[in-house]
Amino acid sequence: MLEVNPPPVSGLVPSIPQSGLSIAEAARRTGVSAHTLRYYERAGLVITDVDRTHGGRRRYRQQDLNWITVCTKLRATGMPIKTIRRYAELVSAGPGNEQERLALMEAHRADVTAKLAEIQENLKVIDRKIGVYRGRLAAGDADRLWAPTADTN
Amino acid sequence: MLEVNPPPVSGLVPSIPQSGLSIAEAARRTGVSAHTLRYYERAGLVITDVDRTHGGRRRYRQQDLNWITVCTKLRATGMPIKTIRRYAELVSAGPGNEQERLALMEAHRADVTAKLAEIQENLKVIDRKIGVYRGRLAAGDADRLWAPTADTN
DNA sequence: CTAGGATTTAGAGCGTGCTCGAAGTCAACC
DNA sequence: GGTTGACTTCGAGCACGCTCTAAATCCTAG
Repeated sequence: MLEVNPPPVSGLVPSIPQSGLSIAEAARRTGVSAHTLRYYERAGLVITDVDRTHGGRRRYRQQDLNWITVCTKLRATGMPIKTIRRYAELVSAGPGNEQERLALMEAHRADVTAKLAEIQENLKVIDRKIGVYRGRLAAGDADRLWAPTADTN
Repeated sequence: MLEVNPPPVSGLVPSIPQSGLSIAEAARRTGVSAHTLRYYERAGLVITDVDRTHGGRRRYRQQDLNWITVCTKLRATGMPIKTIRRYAELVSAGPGNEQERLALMEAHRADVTAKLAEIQENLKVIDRKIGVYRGRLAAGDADRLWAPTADTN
C-alpha cells in the first residue's frame, strides 16, 4: 500500500525557495513517500526533469510538484503506472499529439465511470446488510421475525 | 486480473437441477473463473459447504451461488479477501454476532464512500484535461491561444 | 468398455505497485 | 575538519489476488 503520508499538506503552502525542495519536503507536499517519488521517476512518470545539486541530490521546483500531483491524481483514479507513463511521454513529446492524449484520457474516463457505477451498485448490497443488522439489533433479534429461512446473512 | 468471464449471465437464469451445477456452470453464472471459485473456497470465503459427487466433484446449489455472489460484490467494492473471510466466519458462526457484522460492514462502507469521493474528485482532473484537448483540437491549436505558459498539459 | 474432456489437489508463478535495504555520498552544523 | 543525518542507486522483497500447472481421477457419450 502507498504509505499514507498525511494528505498532501493542506492550507496555504509556503512557496518554494530558489534552491528547490529536498525529496523529503517534496514527499510531504505531494503526499507520497520519498521512495515512491524515486520509483515514479525510475518508472518514467516524471517528465519535468527534476534538478540536482552538484552532489546529485534532487531539488524539486513548483512545476515538478505540479506534474507529480497530476500523476498521483491519475493513480488515485486507478490509472496504471504504464498508462501514466504513456501519457507522460505524450506530454513530453510536446504539442501535436493532442488526439492521442484525448483518446487516452477518454478511454480512462470510461474505465473510471464504469468502475464508479459498479462500486455504487454494489454499495447497495453493503447498505442492505447494514440495514438488516441494525434491524436485528434494534429488535433484539426477536428470533428473526421476518425472513426466517431466506439467506439474509 | 480477474478473468473477465462475460458478466454473470443476464436474463432469466435457468434454474438449477436437483444434481446441482458443475464448477464450469457455476463459474459462468457467478462471473468468475473456475480457478477463482476454487481459490475462494480455499481462502475460506465459501461457507455454504458446496456439495460433492461421489467422485469428489463440486456441485453448486442456488444458495452457494447466492453466497458467492455476495462475495464477488464485496470484492467489487474493494473489500480485501481477508475481510470477506472474516465476514464469512461471522456469518457462518450464526446469530449472535450481528454487532460485529455491522461494525465490519460500516467500516467497509466508510472506506468505500471515501474511495468514491476521492475518485470523483480526481475525475475532475481527467475531465479538465479532456476539455483542454478537445479545445485545442477544435481550435486547431491556434498556437495555444490561452494559457501560453501555464502547465496545461 | 473406452476415449476424451472436465475436474481434482497443492503448490508454484505472475503482474502490479510499491517498500525496503545496503553501501556509499553529501552537506550542514559544531 | 568531524560527525551526523539525509540522500543516492538499484536490486531485492513483499502483499495481494488471482492464474496456471501437473498428475491423477472422474464421468459421460459412443
